[in-house]
Amino acid sequence: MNPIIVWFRQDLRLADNPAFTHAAKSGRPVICLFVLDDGAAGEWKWGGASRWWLHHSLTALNKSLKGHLVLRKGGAAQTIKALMRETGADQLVWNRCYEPFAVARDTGLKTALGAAAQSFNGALLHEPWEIKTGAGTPFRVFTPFWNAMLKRPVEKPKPVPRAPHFAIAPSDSLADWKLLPVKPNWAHGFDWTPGEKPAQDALYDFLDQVDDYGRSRDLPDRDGTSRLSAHLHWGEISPRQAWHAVRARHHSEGSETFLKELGWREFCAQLLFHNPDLPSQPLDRRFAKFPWRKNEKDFQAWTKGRTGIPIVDAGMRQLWQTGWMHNRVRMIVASLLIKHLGIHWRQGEEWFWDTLVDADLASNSANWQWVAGCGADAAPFFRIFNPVLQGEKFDPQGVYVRRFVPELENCPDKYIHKPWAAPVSPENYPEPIVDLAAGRDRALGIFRALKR
DNA sequence: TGAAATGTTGGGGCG
DNA sequence: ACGCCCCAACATTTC
Repeated sequence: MNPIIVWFRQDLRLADNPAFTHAAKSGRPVICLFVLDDGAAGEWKWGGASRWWLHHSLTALNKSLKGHLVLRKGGAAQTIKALMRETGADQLVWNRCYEPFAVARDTGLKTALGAAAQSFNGALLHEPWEIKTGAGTPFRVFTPFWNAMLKRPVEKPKPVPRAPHFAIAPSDSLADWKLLPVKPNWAHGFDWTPGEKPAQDALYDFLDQVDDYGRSRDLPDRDGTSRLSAHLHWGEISPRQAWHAVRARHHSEGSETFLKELGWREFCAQLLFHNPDLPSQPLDRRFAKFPWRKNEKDFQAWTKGRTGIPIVDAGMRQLWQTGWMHNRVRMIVASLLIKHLGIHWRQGEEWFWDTLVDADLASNSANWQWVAGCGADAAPFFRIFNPVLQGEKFDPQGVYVRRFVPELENCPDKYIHKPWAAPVSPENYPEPIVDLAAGRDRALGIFRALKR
């Protein structure tokens, strides 16, 4: 029998993997393939932190496959066709991705291969085209989307299939792909363990505290969030697995809030699917003429965590050091960049794309637009976070700030979120690069002028 | 998944 | 006892 190829992409797991299960049950020899296809994504090829994660996740997947993962680099279509000729494989399966460039590439491949190619849903609870308004159009407001989504059953996850017979094919060496940073190794502080097993562990650790999620997810010094984002992005765990694991044992306010976050993930995915230019163009076209302020110095201070505003600097340093930032703090740093500094949300979006291990095109662009006020169901532009109040509310003792901004170690609690007001100003810590009241007024002024 | 400005209410001090 | 003022506490409006 001719071999069947499983083309792994953002589904780096064996459990609840419809494409892999299909191949394993076909009785054919199976070739497990991953293609590094940087050309297809254009400006959105994997960023640095994503590459770090990918390296380790592929290592873990290869181990689960007993060393049978085949790595190839190049344009996916040509690479796959060449592998089919080389091995005599005449079937190809994959789980769908929904980024515009992925859809275009995969549609082309399916047209070329006809019945030899088959795709499955491994990444979403529901297909982006399934959930529609009464008028048959995609939702642009979350709550009605969520209500419509709840009416549909979520498929049960599939178990790991019995191990297939693997066909042999030559593979690139992962080391040659140079996905890991060297000189400097800026990822030395990453405290993540990519892979399917660690993803499962993270889910079950989180389930023990999911009932508290509603309250503790907003406190950045705690591990109150699920920390599943990167595992979900790379498909080391499926949203179906998470959904049913929660639903099986929990019916609390916290568990429902968490499920709603999975709903936001779906909402973002369908927004990108139906609006291919979401990463670059404001959904609300009135924002196309917004007079963004270009200031490289301020932007650099923001990226480096040297704005002089403690909660913002703590967040940006957490991002750089660990490849991740707490969700509450993501909203605060984004609001400061867009509103107080007046810098285009796309600059923040690109920085996050490069530095987040969970960088996901749909979630990243939809949420930057949400903060900017130009997205779907977005926070109104005049909703401006005051980083001092946010810090005092969600990090009252300054535990989070002190963890990432050691210059403030000895700053009294009273001034930890506004050290400029302290009688003794802390050493080596910058003065704020923006006056918060003036920045807010400036943003509101521009917004008012634009509305007229 | 805001913050600040403005408005309203009611208790207490005090002449 | 009464009116007046102050101001905290809460509610509403505005951005």
